Amino acid sequence: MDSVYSDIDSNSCDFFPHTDDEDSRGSLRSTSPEPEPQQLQQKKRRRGRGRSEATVQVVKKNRRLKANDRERNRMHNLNDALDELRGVLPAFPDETKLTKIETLRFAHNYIWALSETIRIADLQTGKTGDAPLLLSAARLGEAPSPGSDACSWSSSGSSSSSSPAYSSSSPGSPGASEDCSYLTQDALYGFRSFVQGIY
DNA sequence: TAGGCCATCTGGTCCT
DNA sequence: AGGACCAGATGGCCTA
Repeated sequence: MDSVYSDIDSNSCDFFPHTDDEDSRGSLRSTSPEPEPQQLQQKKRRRGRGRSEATVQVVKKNRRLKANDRERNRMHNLNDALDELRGVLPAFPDETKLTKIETLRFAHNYIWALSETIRIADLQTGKTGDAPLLLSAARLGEAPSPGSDACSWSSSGSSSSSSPAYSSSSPGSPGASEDCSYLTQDALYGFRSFVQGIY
């Protein structure tokens, strides 16, 4: 993080690279000794009418640094959210971390696959009106942990349903089947291949 | 070495 | 006025 702040310092220098700033800073530094009586009088005259040029530059710089800090925090929050999203997506232990765009697209297709699972199961059980516990939980946002149970999500996609928006070709489903028992580790591989194949 | 990904800085715009 | 959000620019790191 030290480098970050050293960057800030170096960039802040670049941010006011012109003679105005250098002059103002120079004047600020040069004022560290006792100001000349004339300068003192000018300062007194300026008081109440607004800030000196040097002060304006300092205020601007401080504002910029604060804005940079806020922006950094904002991006960190965004990255934290992405990490949380990665955490609920199925992944293999030895798999490299998904990039940001991969995470978003995978999540999109993952949601789509879960929706399809529910829809297909509804077709199978809808007549009775008794949805399986899994589906009820999924509707309540309590879907089982993706990594713990391969059956909690499906790579199956119905040809009649809309496909993930990011798929350049019809998802087809890597082994389309309406049988939920199909959901296995192979399905996980198939779905991941599918998701990664559409980038 | 080129290309991809990322973090950060920056200025503009919109909102409160 | 100040903060949030956004998009462009830039430079560093990593990998094929």
